[in-house]
Amino acid sequence: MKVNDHRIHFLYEAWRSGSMRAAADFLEIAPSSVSRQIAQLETEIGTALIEHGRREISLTDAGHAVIDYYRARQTGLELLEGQLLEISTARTGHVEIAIGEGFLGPALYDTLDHFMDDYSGINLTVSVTDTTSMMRLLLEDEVHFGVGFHPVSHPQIVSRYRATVPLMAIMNTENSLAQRRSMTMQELCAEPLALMGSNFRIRQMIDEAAINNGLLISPVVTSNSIALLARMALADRAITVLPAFSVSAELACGQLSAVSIQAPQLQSVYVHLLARRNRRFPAHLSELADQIRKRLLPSALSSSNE
Amino acid sequence: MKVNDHRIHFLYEAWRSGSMRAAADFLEIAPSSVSRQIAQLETEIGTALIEHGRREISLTDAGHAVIDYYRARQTGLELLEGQLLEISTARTGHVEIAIGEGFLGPALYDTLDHFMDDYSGINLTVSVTDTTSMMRLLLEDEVHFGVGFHPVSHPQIVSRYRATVPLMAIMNTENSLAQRRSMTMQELCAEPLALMGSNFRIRQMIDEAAINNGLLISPVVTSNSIALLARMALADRAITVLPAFSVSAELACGQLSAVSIQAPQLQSVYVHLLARRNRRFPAHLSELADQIRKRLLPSALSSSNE
DNA sequence: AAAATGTGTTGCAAAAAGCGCAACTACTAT
DNA sequence: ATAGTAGTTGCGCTTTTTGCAACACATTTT
Repeated sequence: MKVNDHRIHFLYEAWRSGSMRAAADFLEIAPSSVSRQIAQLETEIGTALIEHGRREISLTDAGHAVIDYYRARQTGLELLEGQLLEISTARTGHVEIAIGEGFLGPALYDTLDHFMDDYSGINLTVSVTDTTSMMRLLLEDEVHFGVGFHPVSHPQIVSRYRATVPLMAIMNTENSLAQRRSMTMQELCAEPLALMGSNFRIRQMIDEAAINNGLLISPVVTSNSIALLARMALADRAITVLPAFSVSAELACGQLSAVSIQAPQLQSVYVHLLARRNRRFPAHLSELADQIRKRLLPSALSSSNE
Repeated sequence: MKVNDHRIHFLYEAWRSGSMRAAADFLEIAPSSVSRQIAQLETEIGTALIEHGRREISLTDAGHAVIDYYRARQTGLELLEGQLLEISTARTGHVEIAIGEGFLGPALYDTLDHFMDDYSGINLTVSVTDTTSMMRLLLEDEVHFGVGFHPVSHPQIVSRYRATVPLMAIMNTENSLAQRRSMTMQELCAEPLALMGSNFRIRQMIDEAAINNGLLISPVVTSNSIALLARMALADRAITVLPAFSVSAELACGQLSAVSIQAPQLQSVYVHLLARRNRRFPAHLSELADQIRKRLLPSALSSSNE
């Protein structure tokens, strides 16, 4: 059954005003239009909606049912308008981002806190993932952007910002190497190591640096949890390799120390804000991306591609 | 804010089908139309509804809100269709009638019972009124029709059917006059009378008949309740004047007797099914009117006017 | 009872909205 | 890179809607 909303609107106004002419006046339209639209609606529905052959409008039972529907629809519409207003002022919406686990920490928490305060009502989803999962999430449009170490290049994924984040050897302050300003890959490999699994880009880069020096990495502990790796370093059972900010809290209070590693691959590690190609961010999204850039990637550069 | 339903429909189908072309195919329409309608909707609303610049359709938050609205509207529409179907098959609706009190009785009850069985779901309102109230109800379209003794003529009220219903002197079977075949107005006026109030047409006709005979009516009991009048007759405290069917039950079981009155005005009393001029009854209404005609007005004639 | 007033309705031409076709740009995949 | 398929846009055509005016009718007033 075809029910044209436009026609129901005329019927409603005619009923509300009491006569077609009054409705026509109110709608700034010719009375004939009102009459015809109502008549048309009646033939489409197949039932009389108003009591014809009278001076003024009075509805049949079917007519009452129709305007009841119309009024329900109207309230639904007002609801929609409210939602659209909220969305347009960015007071609601979805933001879904993926973050490499190395970025969990006070800086991220602060950033998210500020964002959620500014855009209360925004539904925020943060997936903490490894590199391969982030690729999948980005490619399948399940997240708006991701923050991670640059993965293998893919034509559909581009970097919006990047920042140098050297990987450091993280160890207990009591460790014999803790006071050194830097150390070599050989020295590193001689120590017991706690590293991430091979599907993390951090680990892949460490492996690469080791191979370039003809060395072999054989960590005593492998984990996908930064917290666990830090715990190993804290207990001085192993040295781990991470960006400094991943353990900034422990570094600040002097429990852990970070020592630079003499390997070009580990010095020129970039962190990227990654997104799918040709995606344009709505206002609140670019706002969040910007805040993340400022607080998590303080040395960030705009990188238009790759 | 203007939200054209037609456009939302296209948006919905595009979303459901996954692409505009698929939607266009489904709707048997050109893809360009879909694109344009969605674009138009976006400019009217003032927000992007789909993520443009992609191969396939994916909705923005605003788009999701819109199709949520559309789906709610759709269920409302299905509800409406159900209601209209019920109404068209006359399984629901309103019937409002006015009835002179003289008609309350088994015949009316039976008629209404049958009608309500045949049209279960119909909302039936029966107003029991005096003549002047019935006039008002009819004139203000508050009832569909009325059954009563013909009131003072009014240009806006016409009679659909009429039937002769002579007014009889109703008295206890034990009354000395009860075995008479008829009686005169003089004899009637000599008895203690229990009659309706002056705003009932029955009473007006009795008064008229008395005046024509140079008599004066002074009832010992006046009431607007037929039941009370019958009670007076039953107790043999008075004689009352009513149509026979008003007390058919008591007549049938021999408690009361009805005696004809020799007065032309009271012999040619008509009962009418009254309605406002130029009102056409829907199916269930004329059905009820017809049933009332057959059962309450067995000697009915079609009376096209007045 | 008849005229007057305001109602809904209908015919026809003008205006507006929607549509299809075809060419175009752009995203995605091989 | 290249082909294929998606959305978009310009233009002419069709369908729908509108306005004006005249009409038919209900209701009120005289």
